[in-house]
Amino acid sequence: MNVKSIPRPDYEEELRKAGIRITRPRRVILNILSETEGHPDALEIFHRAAAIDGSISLSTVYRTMKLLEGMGAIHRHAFEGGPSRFEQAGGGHHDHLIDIETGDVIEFKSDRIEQLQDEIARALGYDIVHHRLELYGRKRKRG
Amino acid sequence: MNVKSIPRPDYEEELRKAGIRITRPRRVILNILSETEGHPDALEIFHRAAAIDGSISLSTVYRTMKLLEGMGAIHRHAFEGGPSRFEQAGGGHHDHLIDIETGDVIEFKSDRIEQLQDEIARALGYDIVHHRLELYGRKRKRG
DNA sequence: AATGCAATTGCAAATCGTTTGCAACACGAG
DNA sequence: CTCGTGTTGCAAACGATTTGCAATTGCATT
Repeated sequence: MNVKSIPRPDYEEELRKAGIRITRPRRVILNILSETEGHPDALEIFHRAAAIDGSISLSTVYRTMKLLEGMGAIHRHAFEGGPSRFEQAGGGHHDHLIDIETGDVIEFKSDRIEQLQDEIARALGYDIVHHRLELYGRKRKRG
Repeated sequence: MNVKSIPRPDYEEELRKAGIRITRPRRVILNILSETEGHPDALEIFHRAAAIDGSISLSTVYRTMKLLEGMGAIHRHAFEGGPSRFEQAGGGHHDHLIDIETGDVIEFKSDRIEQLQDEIARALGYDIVHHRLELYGRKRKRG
């Protein structure tokens, strides 16, 4: 079910196409992102990057994330409580279920819910620009 | 449709019952909350409170909101971008549509969506503890 | 009404996640 | 290889919120 099959995105190519320089720090961060399946926060990315190149700064991680976010290459999620967490774009839209005990994030998608949201917004005289649906729960003990 | 009919809650009574002292700052804040329909943030509450009693501090506003939140008397919402906004509890559960141009918040409720959320969580092996559904949109130009 | 003390306050300083100013530096077009 | 601009690391600034502390106050008690 939750098996992702996102093709490793070629962020470098994307950046180049957008006329943005490929620097050493960016390359390191980009590689980390493309081989990461989960929803890491800036600190996690920074630590992994620092392990590869100790001179990379947290600022640069933040700046790079903001850059990629602006390009639409990644999404930023501000789940309750913690820092922003990032995920590769390109996997198609989905919502999130957060395990409040472990922080694990499970992705899911419901066309029916999306449709209902549209109907509600329409009924209220609005067009949805984007939305946020997060379920916070804990693993059920007995199935 | 969006006509609220929440009876002015008697926060003072609630606090007293919980064995919590009624102080002058708290009384002022409580009154402001009970006569406020919208979703004010701490700063707004602070300003209104300061207009009544200039010695009230922002810290006290935050402390009081946290107290009320802990008692379940109010809810805190961290909408995208801005500071936390508060609303009286007791109006029954609902979700929010945020006008991204004005910041206005419209409440709505969909049993169908709630039900679908439960089904999804269940299918993933989880029990929902709480959830967050926020629609961000702009007013439609032509109906 | 006066007493006593824990709860509460205001203030300033601390916190957390994130952004920014700046001078040094390094891409990559030429 | 040179040059100009984009990027960097650093430290300081940021906005929202919380906290330590000494001074104050509510209120149960006399």
